[in-house]
Amino acid sequence: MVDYNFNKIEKKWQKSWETKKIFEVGEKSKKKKYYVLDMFPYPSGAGLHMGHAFVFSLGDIFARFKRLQGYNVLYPIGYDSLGLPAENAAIKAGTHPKEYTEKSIANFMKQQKAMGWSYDWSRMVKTSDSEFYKWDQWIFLQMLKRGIAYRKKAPVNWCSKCESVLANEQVINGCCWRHEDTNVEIKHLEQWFFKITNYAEELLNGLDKVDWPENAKKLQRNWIGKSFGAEIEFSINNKPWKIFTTRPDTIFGVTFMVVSAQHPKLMELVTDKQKKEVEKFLKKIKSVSMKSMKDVENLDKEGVFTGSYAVNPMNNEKVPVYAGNFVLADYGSGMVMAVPAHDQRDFEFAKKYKIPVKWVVKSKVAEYTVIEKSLPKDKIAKLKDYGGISIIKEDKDWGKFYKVSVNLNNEGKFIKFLESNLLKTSDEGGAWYADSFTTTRAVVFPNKHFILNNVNDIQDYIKYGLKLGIPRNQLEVELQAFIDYGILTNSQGFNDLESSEAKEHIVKALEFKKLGKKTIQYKLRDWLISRQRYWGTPIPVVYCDKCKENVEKNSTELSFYDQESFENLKNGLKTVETRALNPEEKNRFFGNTIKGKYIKCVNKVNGEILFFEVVNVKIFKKLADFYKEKDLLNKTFSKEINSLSDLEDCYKFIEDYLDRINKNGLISWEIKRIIPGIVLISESQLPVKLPDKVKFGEGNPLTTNKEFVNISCPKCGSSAKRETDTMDTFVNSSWYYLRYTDPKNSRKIFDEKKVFYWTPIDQYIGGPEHITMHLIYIRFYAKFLKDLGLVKFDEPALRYFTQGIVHGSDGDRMSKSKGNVVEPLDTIEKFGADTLRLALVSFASPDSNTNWDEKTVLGSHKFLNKVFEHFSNIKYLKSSKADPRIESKINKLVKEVTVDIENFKHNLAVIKLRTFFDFMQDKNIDKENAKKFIVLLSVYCPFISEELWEKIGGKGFVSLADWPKFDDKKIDLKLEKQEESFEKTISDVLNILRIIKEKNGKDGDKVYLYVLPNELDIYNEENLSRRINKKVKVFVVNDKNKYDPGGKSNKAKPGRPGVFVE
RNA sequence: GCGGGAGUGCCAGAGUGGUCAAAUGGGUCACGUUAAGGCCGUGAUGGCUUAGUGCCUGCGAAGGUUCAAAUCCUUUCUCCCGCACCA
Repeated sequence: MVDYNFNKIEKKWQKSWETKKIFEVGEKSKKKKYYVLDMFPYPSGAGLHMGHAFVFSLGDIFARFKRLQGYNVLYPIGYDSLGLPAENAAIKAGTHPKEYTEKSIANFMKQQKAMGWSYDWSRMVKTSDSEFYKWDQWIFLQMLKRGIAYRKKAPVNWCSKCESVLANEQVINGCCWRHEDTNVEIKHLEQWFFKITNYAEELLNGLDKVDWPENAKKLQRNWIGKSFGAEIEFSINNKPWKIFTTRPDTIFGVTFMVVSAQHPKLMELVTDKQKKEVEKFLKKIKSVSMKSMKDVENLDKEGVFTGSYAVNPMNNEKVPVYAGNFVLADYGSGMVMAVPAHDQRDFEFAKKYKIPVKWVVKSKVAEYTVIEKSLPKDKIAKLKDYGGISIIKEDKDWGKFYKVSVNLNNEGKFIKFLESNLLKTSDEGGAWYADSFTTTRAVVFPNKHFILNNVNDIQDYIKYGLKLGIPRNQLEVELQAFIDYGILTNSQGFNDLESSEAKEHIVKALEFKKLGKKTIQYKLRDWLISRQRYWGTPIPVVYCDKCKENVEKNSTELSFYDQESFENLKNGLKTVETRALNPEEKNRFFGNTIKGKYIKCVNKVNGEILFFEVVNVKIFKKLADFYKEKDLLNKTFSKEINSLSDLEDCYKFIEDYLDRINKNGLISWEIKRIIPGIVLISESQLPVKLPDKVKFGEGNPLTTNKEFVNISCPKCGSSAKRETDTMDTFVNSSWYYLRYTDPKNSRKIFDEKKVFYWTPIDQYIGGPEHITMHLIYIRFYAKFLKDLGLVKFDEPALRYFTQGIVHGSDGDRMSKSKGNVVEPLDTIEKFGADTLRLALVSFASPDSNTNWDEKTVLGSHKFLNKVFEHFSNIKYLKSSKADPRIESKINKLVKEVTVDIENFKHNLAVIKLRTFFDFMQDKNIDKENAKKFIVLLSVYCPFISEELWEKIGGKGFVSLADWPKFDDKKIDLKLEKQEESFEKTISDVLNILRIIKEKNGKDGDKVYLYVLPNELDIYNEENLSRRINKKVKVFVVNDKNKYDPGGKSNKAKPGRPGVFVE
């Protein structure tokens, strides 16, 4: 027996690949590029876990596959080495995060190499490397200049003992993770945000262009959460207040308003009389928000009357305004119109505070619950004449409870039917309960006639039901809001319209009154990137009080009454304003500001203030000069004004304006959004490095480091303080794939040519947990960088594959506390990396969750043992030409395996490889075809394949060989069929032998086969004898000299020979 | 509550209209090999039946569409995952 020394083999090839650098790639290849990317790991001290082993193996298999197919494959790796866990682990271990991280990375690399993953190691990046995060800072500055990065107040978790902000996962049961007795407070602090919502629509549309799993796309769409609705103005104390609703069709049902308790302008609504009440309420809420998340989830809808009334723009009704804890301050406008009849939350609120409920949408069907006992038996069947019927439940006293959905047209008839057929068991007569106002649901009681129209009726209903002995849980008494679409009622001129139609009409009516408009809302929020932590990318800005003073003193104030222009400025859509040099036109936007001065833009509508710095002011005598300078001459523009260039182009269409320019020339401002007092570190000063010497345990280690914090302002030179927040680590992973294309560039973020050549990612592989976070961010970054002109693609990852999770053998997530963790390294030591790789893809389809199974590992190992042994003793056929069966099989194998790998169906591909190997073992094949098998195997088990490749005399490395081609013509289905017949015959014979033995207690000795003349070549005596392990003699049926004492030759059918055993 | 996904033989897990009693691996059993065990090899593994056959039951449950359903539709139950008061 030959010893499969996987240990020696794997070390040998690992070294060989590394010294020959066979996986390093460049841009100067004639091959087509292909970019395969694994999500880079966070290097934890624990080393690789099974999930890593799995997902990276999937990536490696795909990269190897594409490489063999002849692509120039970029398959890089790096480390997402900044982050909270490293900091925490380091604190725990008493080391510096840097040291901890470096150690972890070294450990990772060793293990990754042992797994045989074919990375181009020359392109490795680490996000903790200042040469990497330098470019994070650079992008940040670009975002800041364009208004994509901004600051605003946001609630954070604050531990007073740590004097630090905590991440959500550091809050345990409402307390600090390190101070279990300290309640975490919610503080509102100034935080940095990225304006990802600017790209909401693009992010949504881009999903149509990518080849991702449908569920991943759905998840993202849901996350972005686009909804159409209306913005409606309610007048409160003669001031307009906008609200957003998706149900304008229910506007006639508004009976109160609720403003978020966190609304910044809440107090404006509170009357003096109610002030105390409201303040009391706010205090109460605050204490609740400090409890655990679970309590918040089960929070009751609570509120307090503000004392103000709002006027409904449709019917001019006055409704009270409440402050409530269930309204989100940062979604929509922080205030809702409450329609208790048609919204469950509003309904509960109304019930609690006894606010009237007004029903304005009728269901299209009425639902009745009919109790079997209440109707004569023969009438029950009749129920279905009135609509759909189904059984809800069965009760031993009351019989079945039927749900009857009655079409509204039929309702009258149905009620008559009920009335005339109810059992009359008492003087009160038969009974039925018609519906509540909401669900039009009814229960038919045996003895009483019941119609419920309001909340009070319910009490009677329950009492009666209980009196009858119906268990309380079977009394469907809880009134609920009717939230479905239906037919409008109680809605003045809009009655009898269908909800969706009514929506349109009502919005139009509001638009006509200028009190509302159709709008779009997104659930997506801006991305909070501030982390009050050490081990992250420092945010490259400085706070300078002097500069702040300077800006405020030297700025020209401009007032905006036009919301849209203001929003455009705010969103950074417009960075240049031009205007003709016309003295009549005063201060249209920027006025007579000059370079180095500042503009303070005040939104008179909502009081918001923005600051801009004038970067450049130029005067052009002719419009043509301006175009030339801006390089706009040969551009074509859309007429929609979305950007600066559109705006400039737009002026061409205004003849009058053009005329004025021709007379007077044109002035152009280049402006930059600034936040007073915030000074950018200049690009040449990057990176802002993390200081090495820091103290942990006393708040943010950066804040306590005086050398880091204190700095002279880069702009004015006076003493200033650095920003001590660091960036969320998702920032690093949002563009790392671009850096791989040019990882060592110190001049630029990356070389355009290199990026254009390699990107976008052709195949991205990662876990399902990243769909809503990382994969949104990476797409957002791509879109921003495209706007900068740094990349050319819309979507960073064309194809995405989500792998499943490898669970422990007990089906639970692998975790130390459960003791079901299997370390990849242990398995490699015991069985080799090839075995582990093979086993990982054999468990199940890679996109479903799988359970670790030691048996599968053993099975895989057995297989590789067999393969190794077989190739050690193999005798090759000279050529396959003599046997078309081999040709047929190998071509079919190549064809199917290629498709399977392309679709990540590795479990199926492996089965096919194994089946083919069984065939190979049974029947020697020629060298060329054996080579093909090795190439196919090499994507899964590269080490053993290299060894076998060398043995068989293959050229170079199997890792760089050619993926075999297949020829459809050589796949011979007839041969396959014949083989099936052969197998079936063997099975038949064995079956007969078994039965004989069971019956007679002795074995048959000799087997005679009677085959049809044209099938003789299928049945080779030698092969048959070997498989059956008995002497087999084959006769043709019409052979006159055949030995056939049983007359079995008569039984021969096509594909199924006669059999005789003696 | 909303959204997504899944339920297949002893187990894991393929299969998404006929070629399906259902791939493959594991387990179990039998036989071979062996002094024996292991390894290895061969076969069996829903029920009944039979010298290689035939029939029945069957892919969570109940209905339905179809000449034909594990596969399509409806209802329902169970489990897993994600999001959580999104107006």
